[in-house]
Amino acid sequence: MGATKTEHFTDKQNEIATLAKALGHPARIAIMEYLLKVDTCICGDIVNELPLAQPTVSQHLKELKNAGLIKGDIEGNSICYCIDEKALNKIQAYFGNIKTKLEKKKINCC
Amino acid sequence: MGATKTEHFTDKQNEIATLAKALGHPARIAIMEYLLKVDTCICGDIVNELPLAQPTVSQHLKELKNAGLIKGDIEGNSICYCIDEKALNKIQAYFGNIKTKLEKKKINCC
DNA sequence: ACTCTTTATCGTAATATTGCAATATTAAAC
DNA sequence: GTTTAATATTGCAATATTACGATAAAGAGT
Repeated sequence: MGATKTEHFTDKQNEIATLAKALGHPARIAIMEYLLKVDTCICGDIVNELPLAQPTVSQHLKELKNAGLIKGDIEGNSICYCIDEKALNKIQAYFGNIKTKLEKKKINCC
Repeated sequence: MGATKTEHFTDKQNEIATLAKALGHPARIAIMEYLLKVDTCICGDIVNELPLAQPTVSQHLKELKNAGLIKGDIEGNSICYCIDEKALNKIQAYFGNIKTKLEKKKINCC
């Protein structure tokens, strides 16, 4: 026990959960926000932006990359990270859809 | 070590991360989708809808409730759960905002 | 080749999450 | 009051996450 039983859920449910999980840490939210803030994608100073040690930041970046939320291109001896719009569009569409569904059902018992 | 360093991040970042984390499990996504699917809030059969034991489902419900994503009203000897629109609006607004920001910056280096 | 800079990986300790059996709680139904 | 049904809590084992020091890898500049 202890491991998530992903096989019992639909692919879509697992996909959204994976994306949400990747964003379920303030450091990773901060990384996303920083990537959004800087105008160019030529980054390389994400480590200095966060109150965490370099290996920790590197690990968070890896997780965001694994979830498909960011892309990283090697640019000389540094790496150019930027947000992958596709993944963000998925999340946005998912919650947008939920919101409209919620608005349609006007039953408010609680 | 091992514990998340929430104190180093902004309240907003922690808030979004908490909501995302709560949704970062397929069972909890499935619960949200089920609550969305049923027309009335009078639930009480969430356990039967999921491929998990009753204590496990109860725990997931508790986490969703702690995050503010669902509300639970005692209704006789069963409990009436439903989605808390406020929390969902927060997430939706957050990702909606990110999406529009992404669309504005047309620089695509990766 | 050597050094510097940047990023990744390894190893490991602390903590958190996941899942469930057993048990407790609570309120309706009898 | 006893039983029944629904949900919560406790306790525990398995696994995952978080964080970082130490170290490795790889390109840039000298």
